Formats: sequence, C-alpha cells, structure tokens
Amino acid sequence: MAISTREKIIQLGDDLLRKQGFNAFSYADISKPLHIKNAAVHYHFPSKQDLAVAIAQWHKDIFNRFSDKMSNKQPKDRLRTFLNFYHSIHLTEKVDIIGAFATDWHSLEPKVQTEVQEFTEMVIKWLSELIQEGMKIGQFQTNQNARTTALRILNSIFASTQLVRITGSHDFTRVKNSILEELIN
Amino acid sequence: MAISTREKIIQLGDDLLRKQGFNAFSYADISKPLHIKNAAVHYHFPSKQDLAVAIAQWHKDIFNRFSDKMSNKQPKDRLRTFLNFYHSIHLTEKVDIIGAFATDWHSLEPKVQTEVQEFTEMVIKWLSELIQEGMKIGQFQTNQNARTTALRILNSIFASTQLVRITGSHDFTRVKNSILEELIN
DNA sequence: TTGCAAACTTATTAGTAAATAAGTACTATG
DNA sequence: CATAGTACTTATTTACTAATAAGTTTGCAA
Repeated sequence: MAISTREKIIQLGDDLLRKQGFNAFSYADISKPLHIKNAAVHYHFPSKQDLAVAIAQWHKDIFNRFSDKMSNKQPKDRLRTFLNFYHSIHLTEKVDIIGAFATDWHSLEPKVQTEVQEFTEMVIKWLSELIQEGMKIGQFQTNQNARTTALRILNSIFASTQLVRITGSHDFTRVKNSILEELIN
Repeated sequence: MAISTREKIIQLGDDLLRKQGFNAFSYADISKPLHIKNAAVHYHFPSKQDLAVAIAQWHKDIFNRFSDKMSNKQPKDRLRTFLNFYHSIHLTEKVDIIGAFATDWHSLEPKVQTEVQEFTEMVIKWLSELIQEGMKIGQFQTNQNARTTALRILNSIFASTQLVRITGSHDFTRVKNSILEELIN
C-alpha cells in the first residue's frame, strides 16, 4: 500500500516543525514539495493546529510501537536503544519533538497542548519504569528517585538535540556516554 | 538616568523571544506596549535579525556581570546561585535563551548564530571551570570530565525551563536538587 | 540663530500567511 | 446508470509581516 497524502503531510510537517519551528513553516512549504495545492493541505488539516495535533498523535503511535517492540529487552538495552535513537536525531538537523513544541507552547491551542502532554508523560513513564526495573535486577545504580532520573535523562538528551546546533555534535556523544556510565557500573 | 527606548526594545524583545519564540512575535508586539510606532523599532534595529543580535549581546553582558560578581564566591555557592537563577525563569513563563535560539536556529542569520555560540560557550566555560575548581578543593565529586558535567548540568537545567511548560513546575525542583545532591556529598 | 543630528511619526509597499468557498475529477456502491 | 463521497484544484479574501521613504520634532552645539 502506497503512503497516503495525509501521511505524507504529517511526516513533512513533523520534519518542518522540528527543523524550523512551528511558526517558521507554512502550508506552502508542505504543498510545494508534495506537488499539491495549499488548499489540499487544508482539506486534510483545516487549520495548522489540526496538523499539530496529528503530528503529536503520530509520535504517540510511533512511541507505542517502539515500546511494544522493546518490551522483552533488558533495561540496559532498552536505554541504549533509546539514547541511540535520540543521538540519530541530530544527524537529521532536527530537534526533539518535545522541545520543538515546548518553545512554541504559547502558540499552541489547548487540544495540541493536551496531546503533547500525553506524549511527554508516556515517555517519562516508560523511562521511569525502565529505570525501576533496571535497579531491581541490579543493572542500574542510582540513589535518586526513578522519575527524577528519568527526567534528567530525558532533559539531557532532548536538550542535546538543541545544543548540538550551537556547539557541535561531539558534545552529544559526551552526554550520551556519561548517562550510561553513570547508571551502569 | 531613565531607561532608553533602545534598552526597552531589547528587554521586551527578549521577553517575547523567550515567551513566544523568534518567529511568533512581530515588531507590532514591541511597538504597541511601548506606545511607539513600528518604524521607531526599525530605527533602532533595522531588521529583526539586528534585534536578535542585540538580545544575544545583552545576555553576554548580563552573564559577564554575573560572573564577575560571583568570582569571589565558593564553587558550591556559585552553582547554587546559577541553578536558582534558572529555577526563577520558569516563574516568568519564559524558556532559557539558549533553547529559544536553538529551536529557531535555521531562521537566524550567521551574525546572530555567532553571538549565540559565543554566549553559550561562555556559560559552558564558566560552568566547567567552576566544577574543576570545586573538584580540586573537594567540594564536588564526579568521575566525569568537567565539560561533560557542565554540559549535563546546562542541558538538564535549560531543558527544564521547557519541560515545565508541559509537565508542571514540581519537576524543576526535582531536577535542581538532584544535580546538587549528585555533586555535593 | 542656524544647523544638524538623534529620535522619532506618517504613510506606504510588497510579500506572505492561514483560511475558505466553489467547482471538478475520480471511484465505489446500490 | 445514478448518486454520493473522497480528494483534490482554482480562485479569492482578510490579515498581518518586515521593511522603507519621507517628513517632523527636539535639543544641543557652534
């Protein structure tokens, strides 16, 4: 089955959102590369906020699939895969979706904000549980609360996708390895 | 001496940049509250990029003054003051300037990017030196490289100003205390 | 007092934004 | 074969954007 126009719009929208920011791309930036008219984009997503909702939901779907696929893996390996995924983001010149939405937060309607909040809590919950599990079986060591550790990992890693734009990519590797070294002894 | 219009524009511009994002505010958002015309803003800053340059330079000035004022304080106290400063940001509904510029990076002209890069390196250097000094006198403990630790602190803390918009402010306190606990035993 | 520069305002422009109404082509279904 | 819905295009509107040219006021200095 070929990829639908709707799906193409979401993926290109996500690309533009994370490369340029929500207020820095227009429907023309989407319609032109797809060789359709701007009204066609409005057909699928009447307003830009509707598109933002769809993008956030798309990330929830992807994360759910990722989470399912990882469920039988060891905490250590799940964390490593998670970090590597984020590491790969900067190669695409994008930032993480959480930061992209957060800096434009006040431009977003409540329906978008709710989706973003749900996605973010999903990620924090997944990370927290992973850490708790890893601690239980002695794979991780930390004297911090699981949510706090999850927050620090998430923060460090999503901030890194932003910081590498300014300071360069070597700093990402530093941070990634530091997180692993600290938890795994 | 009363505050100049130029200074007022920079401060309001900084406010808008960090509350709404570079592409989400206009010269009208600046001129209206100051009861001047949009052309008056263009008089001081011909283009929006010029304003962005001035905002970045303003942050460099502020940080230099902060750094001077702190120079005779203990590493522990310098770090605490730094963290508290960032903690206070979220009360103003702003995000950190580094993140604000980073997510809109591709909208910025090279002259702005250079200023932002210089400011960011100033902060990382200051943090790194602070950590090194603290380690030397036994005030801090970490087996990570100083720049890596600096990066993780900076990342954690500037990402937090973004994340609290999504998850709420209690998470900021968690992260701040966790950084201090980890370094100071 | 003249002259001139700094700090504006008035007025306008050219471009781009999101959004919508109305029409068209295609396809599946009953 | 008719009809109805899906997926668009054509054409337009309203609003806003950054930016600029030209004129005005104010205060200071020679």
